Amino acid sequence: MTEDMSELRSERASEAIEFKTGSDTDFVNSPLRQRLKDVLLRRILGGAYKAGDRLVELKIAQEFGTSQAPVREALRDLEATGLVISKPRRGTYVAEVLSEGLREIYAVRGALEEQATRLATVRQSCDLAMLELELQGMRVAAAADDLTSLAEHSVKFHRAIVEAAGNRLLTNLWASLNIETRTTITLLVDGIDLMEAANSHRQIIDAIASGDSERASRVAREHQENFERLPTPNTKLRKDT
Amino acid sequence: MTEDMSELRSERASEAIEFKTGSDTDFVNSPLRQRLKDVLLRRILGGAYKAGDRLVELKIAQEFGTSQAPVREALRDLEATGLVISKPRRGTYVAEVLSEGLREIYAVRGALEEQATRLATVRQSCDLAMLELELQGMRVAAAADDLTSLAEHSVKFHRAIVEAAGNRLLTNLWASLNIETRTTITLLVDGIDLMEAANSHRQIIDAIASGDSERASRVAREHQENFERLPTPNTKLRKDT
DNA sequence: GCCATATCGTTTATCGATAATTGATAAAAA
DNA sequence: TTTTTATCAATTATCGATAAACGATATGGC
Repeated sequence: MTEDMSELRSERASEAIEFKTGSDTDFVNSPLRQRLKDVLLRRILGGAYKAGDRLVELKIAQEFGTSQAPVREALRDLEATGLVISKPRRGTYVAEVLSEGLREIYAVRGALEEQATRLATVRQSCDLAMLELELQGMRVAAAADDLTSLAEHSVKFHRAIVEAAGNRLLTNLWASLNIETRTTITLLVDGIDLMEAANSHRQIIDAIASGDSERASRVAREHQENFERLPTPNTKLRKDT
Repeated sequence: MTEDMSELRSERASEAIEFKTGSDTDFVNSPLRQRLKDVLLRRILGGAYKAGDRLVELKIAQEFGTSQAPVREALRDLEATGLVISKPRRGTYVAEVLSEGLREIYAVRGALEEQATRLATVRQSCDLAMLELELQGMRVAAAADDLTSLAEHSVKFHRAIVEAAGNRLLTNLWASLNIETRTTITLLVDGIDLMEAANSHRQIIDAIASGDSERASRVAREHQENFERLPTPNTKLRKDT
């Protein structure tokens, strides 16, 4: 048990960066659980943890120098998003269906955003100017080949719509999918046309502006379905393993 | 701190029933967290905890004779469903928007089940015979005025469709909404015609059977929207308090 | 040799205690 | 009197340790 310490400790140094690099949210709140979740999320999506890998709570806790409790809570959060599966007394594993699971999210996003768009369109509560602004941001980012920026603007775009629906539960659930982190990963897929991806948001704006809630909601869903057909990002990421 | 013990202990006795009465799921898994969540859920939905009430972890832990940890996890689960809100270091409160929140769920269920129905219809993966069976069960229950049974069959009905979609994430999310517990509450509303509620599922079966995924998904969503318009069950429950 | 059973190690689930943070209160200064 | 600051109490977030459960392994009977 003690012989692992050197290895783990050396790894801790490299993880420190990963640990400090807060994605975007305020880091005043629930630091440990939140940050742990973020790191684990990146590792899973990034392929550092392979499908089927077991995640032992105490081991992770030791690695980050924390206690078991926050790790446990982080894992539980991840379980809700389907990225890990934990059987009652048998431990937590990275979902076997990972590549499948990564694709599954688009159907769920589609469902939530379809409804959100419908509600927001009916209520006319969307800040179209802001959406336009984010679209511009996406275009600029796409032109500059800046994945991170593109992802950020995209997330803001979609979040704005979801929030405009005025349904907290819907917003909560959407947020729990960790769209922020996943979006970046999605864009890493080879062969994706960034500018096209950015521009595809135009249709959504137009549909919402038209006031036709059924059309708008359909467009929003189909927007997600487009990504569903792309190859799994994970596969591509593994190339350097 | 010790002077509360007598009161708490006496209350524990009455809660023991509530604590043992497992709704329907297997109780082999994660007993404490699960059961605590269930009890708290019932209290919130049943009105024992009022909107804005503060839920102090240690107090609840003492009440049930457990430690803080499982309570914490239960509360966190509830937070995901929007029934409680917890600010970082300030504690957990029953959502102020409770009556609002209770209604919000229908839009979310609508979103998820709309998509699930669409997918299941396209895949033709629905066990229509089972749906028919559950519908019969609902009719029998409605005739006998058996809320619990009606709720159980209804949940099985909808769950079957959601699972038929073959998207685990979707299923997970749907399950996290605690439909099981909430459905019973919904039916407690005065003035709801149980037989009509049961029969309304017929349309869903028919739509799925028709193979028209767009129609089916729309019917599924509208099915939820119907309940959205009903008065808040919470109000009615208070009558025997 | 094969199957049933007991023991063992590993890991989770839970516990009890501590540290740290927040809001409120009270005291002091202007 | 008002404002500022220091202290307090209450509660969460975290910790370290223990207990219980599960799978695997070893042991004994057949």
